[in-house]
Amino acid sequence: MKIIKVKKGQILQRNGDLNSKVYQVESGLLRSYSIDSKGKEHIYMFAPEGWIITDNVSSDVPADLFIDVLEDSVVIQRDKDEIIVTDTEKLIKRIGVLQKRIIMLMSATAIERYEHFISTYPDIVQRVPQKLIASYLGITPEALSAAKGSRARK
Amino acid sequence: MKIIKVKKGQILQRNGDLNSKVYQVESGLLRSYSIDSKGKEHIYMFAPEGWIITDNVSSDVPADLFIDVLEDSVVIQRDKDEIIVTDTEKLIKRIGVLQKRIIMLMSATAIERYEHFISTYPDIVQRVPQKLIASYLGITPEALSAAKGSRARK
DNA sequence: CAATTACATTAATGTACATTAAGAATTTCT
DNA sequence: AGAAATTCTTAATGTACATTAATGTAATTG
Repeated sequence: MKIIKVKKGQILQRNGDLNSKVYQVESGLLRSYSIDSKGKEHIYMFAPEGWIITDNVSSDVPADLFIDVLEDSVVIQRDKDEIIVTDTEKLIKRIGVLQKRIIMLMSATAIERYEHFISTYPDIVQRVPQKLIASYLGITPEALSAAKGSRARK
Repeated sequence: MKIIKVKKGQILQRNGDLNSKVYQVESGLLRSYSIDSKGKEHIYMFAPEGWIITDNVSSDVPADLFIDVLEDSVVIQRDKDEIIVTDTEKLIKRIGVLQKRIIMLMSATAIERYEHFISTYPDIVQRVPQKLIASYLGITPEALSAAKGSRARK
């Protein structure tokens, strides 16, 4: 267990690393994302204060995700094996969030995804550039800009 | 706790129901799915023997998902509150699976998703019609048929 | 086992979003 | 504050997949 201060832009974990760490955000903002075969980034999650972020593949397998720092942050870094999860309640909640996200990705349009996002994470919207939100929603920044435009126009 | 025999086509849970149940599949095959605003089905998961299937929204909220029966099955039905999850390991694994699925939905083409599916769930492919696999992958049956065609042709 | 119903394939047309590119606005840095 | 870099917007063009529809094939059921 180690408390570390990290700076915006710093990369805590790279795709392919042995991923043995779990990060608990005390203050600031982290994100995890993947990079696909065409070099495009896809944000998997944002982690503001109070959140836990890690790569949920088993710890003996190379990481799928990158984890980096969006705002100067203080995080508690722990080894996966030194963690005993007591709060299964929280895990089940997270599964619920992922379930919603999957349904969303399969059925919702660009605008619908955006509206759902701002109502679910209003604070994040203020804190990160729009193109990162687009990346989380699974659309391009241009498409998001256009969607917002057509929404305002009515 | 109740052991029940269910027949193909039977619906165990509907969208909007108070969803207080968890189903453990002893034999057979269940699935969960949502229906979007345009009436389209989107399969969230398949649950063959040994799997647990439920709607992961909190039990005091109406269900997002339908759960129904794809093959005559024997399932153990439990109330959510009578369950104490001991195997957090399993929950974390499931989060890992959902993570992969989300990345997949955001970055992979129709064929890539299909290939990933058949290598991950080779048995399911044999047991359900292709249109259900398409629904799980987030594409139409027509698109899947076309993707398979162009793949074979090289 | 004939009749019905469900499923798969193919092809034509449509559409939401991607891509590319360029200029405007905002933020960051020295 | 001013320069540089990043981000946002707009518009033209492209593309993967959706939709619709028709035909063929396999699976169910009476």
